[in-house]
Amino acid sequence: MAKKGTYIYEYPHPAVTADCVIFGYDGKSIKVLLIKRGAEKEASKHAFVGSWALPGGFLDVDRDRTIANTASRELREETKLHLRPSEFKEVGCFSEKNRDERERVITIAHYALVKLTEVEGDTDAEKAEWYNLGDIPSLAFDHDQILRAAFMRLKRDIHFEPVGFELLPEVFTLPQLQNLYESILETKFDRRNFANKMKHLGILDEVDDGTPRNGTRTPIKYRFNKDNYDELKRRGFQLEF
Amino acid sequence: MAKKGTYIYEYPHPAVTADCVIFGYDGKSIKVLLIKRGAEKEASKHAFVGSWALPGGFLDVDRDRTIANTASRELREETKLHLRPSEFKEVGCFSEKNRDERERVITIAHYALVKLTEVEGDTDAEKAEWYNLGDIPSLAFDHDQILRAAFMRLKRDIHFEPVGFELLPEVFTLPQLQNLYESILETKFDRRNFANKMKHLGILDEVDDGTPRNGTRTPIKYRFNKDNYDELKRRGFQLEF
DNA sequence: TCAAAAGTGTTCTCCCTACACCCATGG
DNA sequence: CCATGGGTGTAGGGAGAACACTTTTGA
Repeated sequence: MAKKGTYIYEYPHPAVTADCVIFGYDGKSIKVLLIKRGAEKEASKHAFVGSWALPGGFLDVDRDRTIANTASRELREETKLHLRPSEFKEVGCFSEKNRDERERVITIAHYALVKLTEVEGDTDAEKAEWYNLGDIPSLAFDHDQILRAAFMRLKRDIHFEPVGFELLPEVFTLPQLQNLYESILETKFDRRNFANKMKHLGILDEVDDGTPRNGTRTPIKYRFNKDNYDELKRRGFQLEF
Repeated sequence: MAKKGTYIYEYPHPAVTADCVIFGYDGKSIKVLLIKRGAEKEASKHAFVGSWALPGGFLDVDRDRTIANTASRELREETKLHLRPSEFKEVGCFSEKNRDERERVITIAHYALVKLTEVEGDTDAEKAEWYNLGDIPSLAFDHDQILRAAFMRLKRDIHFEPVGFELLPEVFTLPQLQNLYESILETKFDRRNFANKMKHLGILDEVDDGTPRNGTRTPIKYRFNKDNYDELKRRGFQLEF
C-alpha cells in the first residue's frame, strides 16, 4: 500500500477499489470466497468490522498498473490466492454515492474462477471461507448486489465461452461437467443432449487411465483439449440452452 | 463542478472520469460524436488541447449519484445532448497507469445510441462533430482504444437485444433497418432472410401513410411496436448471424 | 431499354429436443 | 434383486441459409 501521508488535490477525488467475486466448484455446487473484515491491523480504518465481505481493496495509485492488478494483489494479500490480473473478468463499476458512508468510494467489480481442489489449503482459513451460493451471509456495503451481478454475468458468459476448464480438476467426467453447468445455470439438462452438445464442441479428449471400462457404471474420464478449448474461447460460440 | 479548493487525503486517490461513446446513424453509416478539446475556459488544466476526444469528464464527488450521472451531465455540458443516465451502457474501466500523464486517472467508458435526425441541430457545432467510424481522427489519451471497445460491445449487444429503435427515425423501411445492422456488424445479409427474421420477432408494425404501394419499388414503412420491443429487450433474445 | 431497388416463398440441412433401453455395480 | 448411475441412438420439428423471379422506376 502506498505510504500514509498527506495528499492534496484541487478537486475532491473518490477512493477507488477493486472487489473480487471468486467462484469455485466442489463437485456439487458453486461456492464463493468471502473474507471476514477487520482481522487486519488497519482495522480501525475499516467499516463493517466483523462482517463478511468480498475480497478486495484500494487501488494503489503508485503501484497497480491497472485495476485488475489491484484485484489480483488484494486477493493475494487477503486470501493467499494467486491469480493473474488477466484471469479476472470485469463485471462493472459500482458507484452509488453513499455505498460507503466514510467517503466516496467507487469499486470495479471483478470475477474469477478457480479450481477448488487445487486451492483448498492455500487460502488463509483464518480470514477466508468458501460459501455456497445459496447460503451467503449478509455482506458489507453493497457486496450482495455485486455478488448477484457477478453471478448473473457468469451465467451469461457461460453461453459464449466454455467454462469448465477453470473450475474442474484436470481429469473429470461428463456427469461432473453437466452438474457444473446445471449449478451455474440453476437448471437441469437431459443427459444425452448435454453429452452430444459437448462432444460436438470438440474440446473433450477421452482419458485412458488404466481403469478398465467395465460396464457403464464407471463414468468415462475426460480432459479438455487445451488447443481447441482456447480456440473456442477466442472465437466465442453460441451455446443454446 | 465541485468547488476548486484544497482536498486532503491520507492516501493518494486517482481522479475518476466517465467517457461517452455516442453512436448515431444517418441512414448510411454509423457515426460517433467527438468533441474538440480546449475550447473551454478551464482549458489550461486540460491535456491534448486542440485534439479530438470523446465527450466526458470528471466524476463530481458531491453531486453525481452514480458514474452514469457523470456521463449524462458531461455529455450535456459538452455537446448539449441530453441523455438520461439509464440510457448509457457501461463498456468498462480503463485504468492503465500512464493513460494520463498529469495524474492517475481512471475512466469508466460508456456508450449510448441516439437518433441522428432528432439531434442534428442540438449539438454545439463549435465543439462537437459527428464522424464516420471509418474516418476517425487521432484521439486524445486512449480514446481510440475506448472507441474500439465500445463498438465491439455494440456489435455484441446487437445479437441479444433489438437495437434499431434508438437509432432509426420513428418510421423507417426494412432496407434501412437492414443497412443499419449491416453497418454495425460490417457485413451483408440476404434480404429475404433478414426480412423473415425481423418479421418473426414481432416488433415491426406496418405503417400505412397515404402513399399507395404502387409496385414494389417504394419500400413498405414500419415503426417499432414499442411494447413488444421493450419486452424483447427485457427478455433478451438470440439473434444468430 | 436496361440497371437498380424492393417485395416475396421454398427447399434443404442442421441442430436442438424429446424420449427409452441396456448394463454394471453396490447395497 | 433392485435401485442407482451411466452409457448410447433416433425420430421429429423449427429455424437458418441458400436461392430466383417479378415489378417499378429512373437514367
